[in-house]
Amino acid sequence: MKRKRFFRLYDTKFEPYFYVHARGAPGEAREEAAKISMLVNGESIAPSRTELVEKLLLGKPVQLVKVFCKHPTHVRMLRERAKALGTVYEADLPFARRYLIDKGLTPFYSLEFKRKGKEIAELLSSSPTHELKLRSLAFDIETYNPKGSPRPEKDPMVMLSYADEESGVITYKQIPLPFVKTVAGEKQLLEEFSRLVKERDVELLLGYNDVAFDLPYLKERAKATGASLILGRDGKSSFRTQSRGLFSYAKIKGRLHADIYAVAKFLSLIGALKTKRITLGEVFSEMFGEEKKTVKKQDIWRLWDGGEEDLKTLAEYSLHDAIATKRIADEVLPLEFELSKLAGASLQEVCGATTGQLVEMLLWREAHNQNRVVPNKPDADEVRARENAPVQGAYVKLPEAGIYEGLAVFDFRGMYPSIIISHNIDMDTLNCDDCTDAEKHVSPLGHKFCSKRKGLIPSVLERLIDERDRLKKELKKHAPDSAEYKPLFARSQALKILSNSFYGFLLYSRSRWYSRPCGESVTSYGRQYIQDTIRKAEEAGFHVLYSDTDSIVMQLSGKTKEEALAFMKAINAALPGRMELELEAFYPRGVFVGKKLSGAKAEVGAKKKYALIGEDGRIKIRGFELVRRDWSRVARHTQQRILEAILKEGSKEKAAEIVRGVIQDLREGRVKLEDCVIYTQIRKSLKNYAITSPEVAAAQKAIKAGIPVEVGTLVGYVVTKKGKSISEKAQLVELAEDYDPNYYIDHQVLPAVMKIMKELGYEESDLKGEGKQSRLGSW
DNA sequence: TAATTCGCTAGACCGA
DNA sequence: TCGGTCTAGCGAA
Repeated sequence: MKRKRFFRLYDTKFEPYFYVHARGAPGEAREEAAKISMLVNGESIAPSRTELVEKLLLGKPVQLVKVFCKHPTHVRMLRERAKALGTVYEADLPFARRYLIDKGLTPFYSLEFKRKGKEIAELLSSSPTHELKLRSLAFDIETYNPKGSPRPEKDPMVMLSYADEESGVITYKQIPLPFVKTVAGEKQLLEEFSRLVKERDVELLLGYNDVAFDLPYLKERAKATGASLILGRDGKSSFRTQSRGLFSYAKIKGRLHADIYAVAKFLSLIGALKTKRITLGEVFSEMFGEEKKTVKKQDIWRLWDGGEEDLKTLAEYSLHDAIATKRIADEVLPLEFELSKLAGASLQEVCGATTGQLVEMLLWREAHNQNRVVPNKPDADEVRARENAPVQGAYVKLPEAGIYEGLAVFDFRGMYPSIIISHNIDMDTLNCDDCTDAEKHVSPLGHKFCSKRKGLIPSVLERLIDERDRLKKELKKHAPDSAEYKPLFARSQALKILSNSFYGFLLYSRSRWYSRPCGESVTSYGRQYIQDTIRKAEEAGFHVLYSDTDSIVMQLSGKTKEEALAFMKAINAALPGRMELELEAFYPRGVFVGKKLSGAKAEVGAKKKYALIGEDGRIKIRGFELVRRDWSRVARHTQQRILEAILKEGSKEKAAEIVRGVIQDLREGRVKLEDCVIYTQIRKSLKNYAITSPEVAAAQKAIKAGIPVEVGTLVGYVVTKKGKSISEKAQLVELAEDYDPNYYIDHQVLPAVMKIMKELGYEESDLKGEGKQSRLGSW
C-alpha cells in the first residue's frame, strides 16, 4: 500500500460549536439559544442546532447548552448574543485546533482512515510516528541596502542561499565558485527559488527570523519585479502570516515552516540557551563551538558592488548562513516535534510559543478528554486584581559567610510538580463534595483538596512525569550519540519543560487555570517540606548551611557520607506520594560570601550566591558576578580565577597575586577594551526611564551618533575617562576610545573579588598595593 | 497579547 | 558631601 504524506481531505460533517452555562433553567435556555439570529451583510446568521450536554464545571456536573454553528466564523458572532443567556464557554478556540482536539488527532502521528473521494468517511486509528524524516530546506537572503536600513520596495535582493544535504547560492552576477548558480536577474532569482522549493518537494521550510524579514522581503520584491513567488504545494500561493500576540508565524500551503529564530528565543527564555544575543552567529557558535563567517550588514552592498574577491566573500557568507540555520534546526527541531505532539498543536504554532501557551494547549486538549469545560480568560480588571495579589513564594535560609569543607547537597526532585500531584492541587478539587474534611489534603494555609477524585492538572502532570521516568530508564540503554537517543532525549526534555511550567501557570495573571488558593498551597507545602527537612537534619547532627526553595546544603560535621544517605532515606520514608529527596552531590569544599553592607550594619551572609567544588573538581557557581552578563569580563574572569585558586588549590596567596596582577594590568592599560565591555539590555523605550543609568546614557549617545537602539537591544558599553558621573563616562563600545582604569579597579574588579577575599582575611588595601600587607592571619 | 517569587547590587536621585 | 531611597536589571530556584 502506498502511503501519501500530504493529502487534502475534507470533513464536511464536523460542526463548530460553543457552550452556554445558562443563568436560568437549561431547557429554557436551549430554546432561547435556538432562536438567536443576527443579520450580517444582509445574511441571516443563526445556530444550526442546539443540544443539552452534561460537562464538569469546577469539578461539578452541570447542564450546558451546546450551540452548533454553520460556519467557524459564526462562533464569534453568535457568542455575543448568547452572552445574554449566561456564561459562554469555549468560543475562542481556533477552529483547526477544535477539530484536532475533538477528533483526537495529533500532529506527526500517522493516521488510518477510510474515505469516500475527498471526504473522510471514518477515522480508524492514529499512532506516533517513529523515525520522522522530513525533506527540509533552510534558506537565507542578502539584500542591497546602501542607505542602511532595508527598503524592500526599493532595494533589490541580490542573493539567496539554501541548504539541506546539498547547499548553494543563487545570484545574478558571475561568481566563480562551484556552489553558485547565476540567473539573469532578480526576477529570475525569485522564480528559481520557487522552482527549487517545488522541485525538491520541500516538506519543511526553515529560516532564521524569516517570518519578520526574509519572507516579507521576498513578497515585496516579487511585487516590484513582477516575479511569481510560489511556495505553496497548491502551485499558486506564496505564504500567509498569522499574528499571535507579539509574534507571528508563517503558513505555507502543503508545507511546514519553522522560524529557527523563534525557537532560539524560546530556548533562551527557558534558560536552555545562554547567548548574550539571539543572533544566528552567536547561537551557532554557542551550539557548535565554531565561529560563523560574518559580514557586517552595512557592508553587503559594497561587497556586491566590488570585485570578484568581494563577491566570493559575500557568496560564502551567504551560503554559511543557510548552512548554519540548517544545522541549528537539526539540533533544536526534535524538541519542537515533541512539543508539537504533546501540546497537540502544529509545528508553526509551537515554534516560539511560550511555556504558558504550551501548557494551555495541552490542558485544553486534556480538559476535553475528561469532559471538563475550559475556563475562560480573565478580563482586564481580573488580570489587574491578580497582579496586585502576589502570593508568598519559597523559603530561602540565610547562610553564614565562610569557607566550609565536607558538604552534602540534597534536593527535592521536581518539588512543585510533586506537590501538585501528591496533594491533588487543582481548582476543581478545591473544597470538593466527594470526600469528608478529614479525608482531604489540607495545605499549611488551610486550603482543602479532594483525596478521592483526581483533578485535571494533577492527572496531566502525573502522566507527563510517569512518561519522563520511563524515558529516563530507556535512555540509559542507549549511547548518547546513537540514533535512538536523540528523539528520546528530545521527548524527555519536552516533558520536563512542560511539567515545570504548571506551577507558574497557576499564578500567571492571564491564565485560564489561575487559582490563588492552588498556587499559594503549592508554595506553602514547599516551605513546610524544606523547613521540616532542615529541622530534621539539625536534629540528626548535621549543620545546615543554606537552603533555597527545594534544596539544602549541609555540613557533614564529622559524620560520614553513609550517615548522610541514611538521613535522606529516613526523610523519604516519611514523605507522602511522589515527594522524594535526592542527593545532588557531595562537595569537599565551598564558599559562601557576605552581603554588601549598607551603612554600619553587621555583616550578614548573601543568599543565592555561593560556589562549591565537587569531588570531580568541577565547580558549581551560583549568583556570583562572574555568572552575570552585566559585569565586565575583566571582573568576571578575575573572580573566576580566584575562586578556582581557593577551591581547587586552597591557596589564598595565589588568589591575592592574581588580583594584584589584574589591578596592575588595568593601571598600565594592558587590559583590552573588549574585556571592559558591560552588557545590559534596554528593556523599554528610552523615554520611559525615570533614571538615566549608564546603559541608557550610552544608548542616547549612540542614537545621536546614528546607531539605532531599540527596545530589547543589548547595549555593550565601556566606562571611559571622559565625564564626571558614570553615565557621562559610559560609551557604546563602538564609540569608546579608552577606558577608565580607576572605574574598573574600584567598581568592577575589587567589588567582585573583595566579597571572597574578605573571607580570607584580606582588606582592599592589601590588594591595591597601597597599604601595608599586614595582619594576614592564617585560616 | 502568554509562567512564578525571592534576592542582590549598581548607580541615579534627593534632601540635609 | 553624605547617607538613604528608588529604579532597574539579572540571576536562583
